Amino acid sequence: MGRTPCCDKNGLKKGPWTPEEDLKLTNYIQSHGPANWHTLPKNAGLQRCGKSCRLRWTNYLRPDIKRGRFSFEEEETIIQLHSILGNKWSAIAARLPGRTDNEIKNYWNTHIRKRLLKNGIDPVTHAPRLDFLDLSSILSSTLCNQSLLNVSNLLGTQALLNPELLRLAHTLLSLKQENPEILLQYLQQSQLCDSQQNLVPSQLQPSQLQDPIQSASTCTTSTIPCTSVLSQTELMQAAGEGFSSNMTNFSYPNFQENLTASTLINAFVSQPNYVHCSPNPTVPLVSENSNFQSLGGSHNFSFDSVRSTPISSPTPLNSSSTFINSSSTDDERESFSSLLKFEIPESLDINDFL
DNA sequence: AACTTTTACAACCGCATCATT
DNA sequence: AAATGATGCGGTTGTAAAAGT
Repeated sequence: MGRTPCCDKNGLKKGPWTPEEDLKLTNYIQSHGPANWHTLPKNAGLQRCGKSCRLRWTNYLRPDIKRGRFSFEEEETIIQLHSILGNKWSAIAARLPGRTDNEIKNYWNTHIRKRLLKNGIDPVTHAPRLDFLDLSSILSSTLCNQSLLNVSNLLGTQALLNPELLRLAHTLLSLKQENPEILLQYLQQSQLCDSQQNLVPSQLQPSQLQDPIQSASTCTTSTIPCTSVLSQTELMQAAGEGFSSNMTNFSYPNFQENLTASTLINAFVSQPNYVHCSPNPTVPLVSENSNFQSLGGSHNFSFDSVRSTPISSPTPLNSSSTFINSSSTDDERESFSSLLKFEIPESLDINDFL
């Protein structure tokens, strides 16, 4: 079945394409179509292998390729799709008209990946990663300024998209109320240990953290998904392609079984971009697309947990309105993320989510 | 201004898959 | 069924440009 690479043949040019070569290739394909890459270079008068010609055409010369910076919506779409599909660049590219898999792959590796890492998100699993953050500075700041962790403030400034994180917020809040010394002790230990992952004080058991839903209504500040870059249908479709091989990528730690202080704190402090914003604070918190179901594990997989990717766009992909124009910088995007938040109405029963 | 380092991206390579013989 | 060829895909590399010293 094996075959020798076509580029091994002698006399074939490699490396960057010249304008003349581009012109030859473009002219040939425009008059003959992009068929039979094997014979194309010879017919077009190019000293290139067919593979090289195909790549040049599909990644650069194709007339329908959209050049230039990725828009905010495109970037969000990539992140969301990557959380579902993984490194299936061609599948991702299929949902981004005008963008090639190579371009998306490069953009991921040079921009998005770094930004996720910077924000404490594992670019592979899309889960929070404690070891990517300077946890000590965050925690010390919190401890210095307040006697106890102010969960409400955290929720307000680092708004949460993920219902699972909302659950975490609730749990942490409950812990704060019921066992403040334990929480404080853990925070202090975490500070000392400087962002080492999986550090969990022995006295802090999951049973202590799992809790009491009755105080949930006291948690009145948060964010919840209200819009999405991709429609649920689109994501479902994408999920269908990636589910089998990437199921583990979807889930945050199983909170029912594996809830630890580490994951709690981790989720809290490393979610600066898990923001779902609405330009209109009065927008109902639970959209019709929201689907807060049991979070117990993959069997009870909720689609919104899949959608819980960093910084979701306030506008749908196909929306004619653009919330942030494509020239926005990374910094602008990040600062934007922290600007918009809204309150959960008192009447909203958070228990429904949990 | 010169040099070094970092960034961005085009292009290559090897493997997988599918179609054809 | 096996061999071969064509194409697609994802990881990696090479290099020009930009940024930093």
